[in-house]
Amino acid sequence: MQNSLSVLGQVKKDIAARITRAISKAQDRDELPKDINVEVKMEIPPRPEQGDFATGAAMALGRQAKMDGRTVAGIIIRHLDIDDSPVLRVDIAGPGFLNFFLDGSWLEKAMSRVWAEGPSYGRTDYLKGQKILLEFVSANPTGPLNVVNARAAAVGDCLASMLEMAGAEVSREFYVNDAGNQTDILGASLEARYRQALGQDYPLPENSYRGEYLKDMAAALAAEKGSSLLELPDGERHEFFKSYALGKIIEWQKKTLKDYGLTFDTWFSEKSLRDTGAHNQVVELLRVKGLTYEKDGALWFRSTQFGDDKDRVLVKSDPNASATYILPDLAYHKNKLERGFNHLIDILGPDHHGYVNRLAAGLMGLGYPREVLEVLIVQVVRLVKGKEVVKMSKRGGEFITMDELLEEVGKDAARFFFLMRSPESHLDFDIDLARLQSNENPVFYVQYAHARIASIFRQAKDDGFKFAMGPNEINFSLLRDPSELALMKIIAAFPEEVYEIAKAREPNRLIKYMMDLATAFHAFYSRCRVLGDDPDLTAARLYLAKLTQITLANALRLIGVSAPESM
RNA sequence: GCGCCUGUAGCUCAGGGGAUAGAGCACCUGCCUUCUAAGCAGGGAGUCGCAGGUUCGAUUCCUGCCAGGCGCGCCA
Repeated sequence: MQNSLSVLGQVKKDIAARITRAISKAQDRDELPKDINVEVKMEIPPRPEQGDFATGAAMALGRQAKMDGRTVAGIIIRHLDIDDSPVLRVDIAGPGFLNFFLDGSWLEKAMSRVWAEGPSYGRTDYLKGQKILLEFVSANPTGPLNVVNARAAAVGDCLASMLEMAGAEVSREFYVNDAGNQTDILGASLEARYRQALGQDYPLPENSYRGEYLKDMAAALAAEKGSSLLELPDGERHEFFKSYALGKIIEWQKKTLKDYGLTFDTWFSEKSLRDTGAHNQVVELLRVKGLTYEKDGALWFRSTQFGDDKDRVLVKSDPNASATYILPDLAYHKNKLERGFNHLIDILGPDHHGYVNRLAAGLMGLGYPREVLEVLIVQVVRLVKGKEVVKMSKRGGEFITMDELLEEVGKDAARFFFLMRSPESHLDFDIDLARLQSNENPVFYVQYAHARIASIFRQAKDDGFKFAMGPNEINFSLLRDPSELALMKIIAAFPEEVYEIAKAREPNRLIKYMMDLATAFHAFYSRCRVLGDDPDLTAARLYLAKLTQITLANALRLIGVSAPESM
């Protein structure tokens, strides 16, 4: 990549720098107070008559200087140097906005960049040097994935892709809780089901997993092995059922995620970490620092020293002196950092928000700065069919698993719907709307724009259009319809959008961007016939259609939704 | 009781110290002899939960209150 900044980013930066210089000049001449300053932020105004770019910097200065925003704006303009820039005109508008009107040169440059970069258009270097480990889903390997897992999967995968596009190095990781007493219960549950399958009257253990999937698994096992497993010694038998169930369920979860188009770089086993004694090292490190104490037969961590609301038990008072959940998890996060990642992002469910301070306290206790750990909480999902709420009871075969959701609405609609809402807001997922194969379903609006463009190119081929495309072949100035200009501006904003959205951790804004892009294309399509009598105009418009398609495809790839050639 | 999330159009939700508060769906009116009408153009629809405060300016920030959801283990 030649440039780390997008064309639009360069233009914004250039204008902002000119404004900053104008402010300094005004301060030198005592037209503005010297003790005020502002970071000039260029934005794209909501209406075209408000220019190509705008800034509220004059108003911000006015506030500090206790001056009228419009007056400050006037002073800035007087000192503004716009030589050798694409700026044609600057207006003062409203309470003191500076509205910039530019010539088309920057747009032409931005468009040729899209053409040149193709599938990697949108890539920037803004986050270069960040090595991020993004941990998400991390569902317990004790049952099928559910709809909140599906939401976290959509958010995490999209965020990871966007961070990568903005220049960060990202690893997607799934933490497998394949140790601890939940897994013992899982094994015992399977054994009970196995015995039942063999005709024994055998009770399920306490707090057992009661899902049908264990019955099926047990039946298969009974058919394959008969009663031979019962002859194993106790320890060996328990271990068998446990690891068998874990293996099957993890395999199942991987399959579900694969159907969702998501592959993790690493499935990190808690057991493997425990086997190395890593959690004992954590205890030792904390003990040496005097951050632990014994009470009621248990070992406690002084997490309150690091902002937690109470101290936490690390080692229980039970006869085995077993570890609480936090201990291996701390060892795990320490391990992440030791693998060279300089930033950790965990996407957790709403039931874990009380856990965040504890974990952060632990990492601080181990000597890491608080900022290395960032936790995003993905909120609950409520499934709705039209007006009715779908009960999420684990029993009774209700529609609850991620597999069932995918079967019902498909991967594209599922991912799109999960990303439409901000991750921290409670989501009503309307299954009826998501499965509708019609214009009522918003996912098609975006896909349709992509398919329409593909259709134009098929038609062009059929008609035997001889055209040369590419920035050097076309007459860019022919693209001057308001709908064409609006479309190009949105395309030009893509790399900045990706970076801004990734930085804000708000993948839902990418959906909005895509809707805006599709809207701009559909408007262009209606107003401007692409395949017309004028070969130059046709070539120019085909070029624009191709750039739109590239941008749409790249955005769809970021959210993991397919970009159909026809619909 | 404490903590987190949420309260914006009929519904589901964006937005965010400033320029006429947006989208999708639903509703109404136009638009297919030409590249896919899963589309376009236009219209109706909102005291931005309530009350105070900060500000030249608050729907946005602060405080209190009301309502809904979720969580508060030597579970994971």
